[in-house]
Amino acid sequence: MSIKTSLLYSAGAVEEHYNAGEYIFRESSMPQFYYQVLKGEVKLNNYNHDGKEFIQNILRNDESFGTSMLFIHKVYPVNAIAISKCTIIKVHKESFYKLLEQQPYLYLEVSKSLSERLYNKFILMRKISCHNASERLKEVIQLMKQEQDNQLPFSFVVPLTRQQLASLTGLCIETTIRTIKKMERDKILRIKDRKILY
DNA sequence: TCATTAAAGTTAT
DNA sequence: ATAACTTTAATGA
Repeated sequence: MSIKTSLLYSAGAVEEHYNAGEYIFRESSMPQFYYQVLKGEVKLNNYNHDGKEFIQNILRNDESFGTSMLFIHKVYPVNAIAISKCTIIKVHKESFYKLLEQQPYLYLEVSKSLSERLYNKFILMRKISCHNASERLKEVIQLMKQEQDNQLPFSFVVPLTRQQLASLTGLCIETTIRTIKKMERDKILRIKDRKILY
């Protein structure tokens, strides 16, 4: 889901530019804005005590983020960090509320999008908590593929590095690499120029 | 089965 | 050039 940028601008949205690695918001801070990605990629993540990263989600082209925390008075449970050089658009919470009041159909859109995210999270959790490496990776890749129109086998070029795949599944990178290779041998996916096709 | 460590090769900035 | 990412191999829980 994405909200038309013209609507967001009319609600007082501002554009911001970030370089790779820069924080857009931090874990434990108070949500104040509705965010949407205009260009580039953003990740939502956590770091555990020994610095290992766990990626919760990766957002790109027109996807919103941080929205699920916007309607409750709680601090962010994740960081939002730019993966690449990116442009985001943000609207202050109060203006966003007003926009939803003026455009009630947007409420439905936002609800749908939140439901979708929640649904995918459940599916992912089910696999990640009780399946082997291959299953975990397959699920993450499959969920991403579902967002594209072409569902033919091997038509989806996974837009993630091995490292990101590892951080999304909670596996170490070496296991991720070995498992991806095994999955290629098992004809679950293909590898072309290091890119994963599913 | 998977994590960790180390070492070396490859790609991106 | 330097950092970030990828790969392989050995070892151990």
